[in-house]
Amino acid sequence: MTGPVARAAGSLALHHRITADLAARIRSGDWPPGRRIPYEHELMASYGCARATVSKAVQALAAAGLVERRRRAGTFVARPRVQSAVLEIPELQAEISGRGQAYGYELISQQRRRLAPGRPDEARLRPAGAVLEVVCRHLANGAPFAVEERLISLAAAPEARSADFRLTPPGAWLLDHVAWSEAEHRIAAVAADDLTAMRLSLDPGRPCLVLRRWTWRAGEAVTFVRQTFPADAFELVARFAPGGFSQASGLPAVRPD
Amino acid sequence: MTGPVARAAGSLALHHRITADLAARIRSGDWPPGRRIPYEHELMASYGCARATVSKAVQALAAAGLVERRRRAGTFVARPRVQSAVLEIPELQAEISGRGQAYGYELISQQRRRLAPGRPDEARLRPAGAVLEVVCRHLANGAPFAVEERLISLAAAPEARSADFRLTPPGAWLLDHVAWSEAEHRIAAVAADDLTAMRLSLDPGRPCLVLRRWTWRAGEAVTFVRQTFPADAFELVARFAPGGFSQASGLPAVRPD
DNA sequence: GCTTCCATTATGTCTAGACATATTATCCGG
DNA sequence: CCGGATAATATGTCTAGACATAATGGAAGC
Repeated sequence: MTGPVARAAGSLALHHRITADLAARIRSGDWPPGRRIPYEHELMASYGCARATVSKAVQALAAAGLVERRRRAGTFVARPRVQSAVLEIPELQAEISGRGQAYGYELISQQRRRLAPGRPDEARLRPAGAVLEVVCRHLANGAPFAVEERLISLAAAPEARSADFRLTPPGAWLLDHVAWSEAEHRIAAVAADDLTAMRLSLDPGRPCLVLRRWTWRAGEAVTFVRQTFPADAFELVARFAPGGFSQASGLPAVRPD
Repeated sequence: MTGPVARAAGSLALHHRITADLAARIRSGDWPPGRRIPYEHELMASYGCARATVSKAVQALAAAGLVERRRRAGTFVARPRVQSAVLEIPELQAEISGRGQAYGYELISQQRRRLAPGRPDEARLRPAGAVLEVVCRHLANGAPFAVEERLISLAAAPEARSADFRLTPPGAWLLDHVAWSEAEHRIAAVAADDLTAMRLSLDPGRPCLVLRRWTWRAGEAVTFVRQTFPADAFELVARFAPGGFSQASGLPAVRPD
């Protein structure tokens, strides 16, 4: 039932090679958007392999959004949509250390309370009743880098009741204590209010970047965090690089650079 | 060579069902990070299907980053890394229309020039020589929504030489005239300078969200755009939802909601 | 001309294997 | 006790099929 498996010299699996080949022709504009790419049977013939193999390769392109597949019709180069990109959300400690700066952490307050119904940000955590509110500050080389205000649902993470955030940032603690989750981030610019300005050693009204993140676990609200950065402290990066495919998966990969 | 293909009643392909099953157990915390999930042969037995099928299902989990696979060792639940998320970069016309507001567009200036070596933003477009510089403004219900300053490489997009951006926003024009591309986005907060403040009808110094995007095509610089939004005009959204898998691909999908 | 029906066809899913490859546990010798 | 050779094994890749499904284009009928 089996023929000898002829592997290309390049030590790259054939289906990865096919994916890369096709992606290159698409990215170069050789095959423009809307154009049909060869049928699986044609690719099968031209690469001399089974249909399952080219199918896997073309699936990877489809997963990356480079092509669209239509039964009976064929596979077509998709119209580019630069409308989504992979956002890199740094862990602050790593971000600061990565710049060669000294990371510092200070707890400002830690208290139990109930959700305030009036605040829309908190409303999204709704199912949660009692929360732990942690306010802290991240420093780079001793200068304020970010203020972090966090709510942790005690229903979702009861261990937080006895956690001590005087030395450990709550983000790091949560990473170790809460399993897989979904999250939504919102990124905005704001003027520093008086309290935030004081905590960041800024003049009130100065621009700040605000990152808000809601996290759920299995549909249950776990935590809400609001990080405020002085405008010149840092910026977020997002990349869109449909050309690179990670070895293992066929997922679009960020450029190694 | 083939047995009858027993499809589950749910009309969902088996491998998708397996992926969803396993993802649910991971997301629920049932299988914590670091735990080994059943071997392919075990899953094969418990779902009563071929190894290729469970393999495809587990591959999808690996592609989504929920598990890590190690030869000879098995497949393990990955430690969660909320460090990347899918950023939704709106097309401004769609964004504004989607809010039920009237979209407006105004060209401010359009001229040919060479790259200015002094500006670091422009340096990244380096291989490009002559560029077209387009400055324009997007309006929502008549109020300034964003200022857009764009450079288009005339080497990469010579058709731009004869394009007329008085009525068509350059972003839309480029979508139709340039094929697949890579892009990098940077998101920051800034204080409005005098010129930007005037164009956005703001007081100078007021906070603004700035989105800068560099676009390459097959390694060649195509365009650089800088969009400046008043802080209260809008915010960017990014989602991280490893639990949902799109039908076609096994890519993590954003929540439909 | 228009709609309905049907054959065609490209992709979607799946099987039961095979061999390749990397890694790990174990065994053995020094 | 430690380090290196070895065997075991889980995943990685691939084949040559099979049937399922959906969409399309055209033919037949109104």
